[in-house]
Amino acid sequence: MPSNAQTREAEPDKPLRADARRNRARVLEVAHEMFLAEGMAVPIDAIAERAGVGVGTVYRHFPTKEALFEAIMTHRIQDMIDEARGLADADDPGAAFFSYFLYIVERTESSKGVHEALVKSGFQFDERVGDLAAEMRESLGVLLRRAQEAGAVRAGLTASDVKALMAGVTEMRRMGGDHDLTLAVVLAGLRPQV
Amino acid sequence: MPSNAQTREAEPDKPLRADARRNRARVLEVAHEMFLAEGMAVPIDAIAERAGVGVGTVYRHFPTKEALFEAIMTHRIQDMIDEARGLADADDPGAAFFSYFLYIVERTESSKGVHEALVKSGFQFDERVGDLAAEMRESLGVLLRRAQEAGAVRAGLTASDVKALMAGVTEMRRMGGDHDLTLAVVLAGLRPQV
DNA sequence: ATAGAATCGGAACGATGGTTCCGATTGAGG
DNA sequence: CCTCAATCGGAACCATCGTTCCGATTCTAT
Repeated sequence: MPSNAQTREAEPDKPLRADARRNRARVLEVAHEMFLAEGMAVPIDAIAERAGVGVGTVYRHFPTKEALFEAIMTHRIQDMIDEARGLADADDPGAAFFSYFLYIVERTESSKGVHEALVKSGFQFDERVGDLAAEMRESLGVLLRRAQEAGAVRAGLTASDVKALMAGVTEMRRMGGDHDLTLAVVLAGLRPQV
Repeated sequence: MPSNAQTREAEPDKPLRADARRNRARVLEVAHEMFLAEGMAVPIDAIAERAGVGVGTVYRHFPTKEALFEAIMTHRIQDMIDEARGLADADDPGAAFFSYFLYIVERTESSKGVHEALVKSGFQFDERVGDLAAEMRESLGVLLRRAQEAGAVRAGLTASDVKALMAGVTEMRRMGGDHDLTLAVVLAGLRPQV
């Protein structure tokens, strides 16, 4: 029984057939777009149709809907981690921290999918993506610590707290109100208090 | 309280039969509990079973699942409005406002149902509960305005902004981190800035 | 006690959506 | 070209749920 799952993208690279590779890319592209906009609620059939393939093709590349979602969001979150690392030794630690905070919020605000990834399964990913959670917490922690030492951010806060604050801000944006104002409230609260 | 039409006929109250009244109360009780804990995701069958009745009985009292959810949440939100009105002429406007903010957050934090009611359909209820949205915004607006005039809350914020901030804080609590700390960040940001 | 109406319970229906299966199709080596 | 295994498409399967229906049951007025 040829039941080996090509879902493992980390193991031995098997050369996919040309059409298979093309379809896989197309599915990823479409799923990325739709998941970001609508979240996990998007039916697989919709993704398949929009990608011009059958559902069977989707399932040959990803064993489950959740796996597809995860494949995309993992990549997305890796970007966020990279961004944090890029700012890790900036000249102005305070500016770097707030810049990153803004980056995350903007990256997430109009994307129901990312929000779900960060809140539901994500950010503190439990199982196979546990590494990402650790990396995220660590890289964010570096930015935070430096900013605190520079006196730009209130002491006592941990990376987990900041993570929660970020999720809270994206929720605020989803709710309404003046986005700049509500963000300003949180940013002000992040500063050291008198 | 000129709202009506939860049940089928919006006619004069016809006396329900004894068992019918008992069942209706039991359904409301159970649904309240389960909706608060799990949100709209709870299947009607689960509510019926836990209430010891058939699904038919549930549907005889509430035309739709959403109607049942709404009946409960409407009541819950009415409580919140009443609380705001009770604080409307407190001696210390600043304390009243922050007290209310805290009240809402606590009322919502461990309740996926209320959160959904406030975010998804709610807070800015569209159709038949539009009145509630207006009442909420108005009663919250009074607290806010008085607190701003007393110099306890940053100027420029509107009731909608505060509403978004409340939703954001409940989201933070759902995420993790130190609840007191993240709340403190937002409360600090709400104060007038130097 | 009895009948008629109100109410009940839960099987059945229909819609949705994830996942599997398999005959048809197609790419690539010979 | 030709062949055959990889790949494809999408019908079919299954599980979940909201909602409806109707024969059975229970209440209440007489």
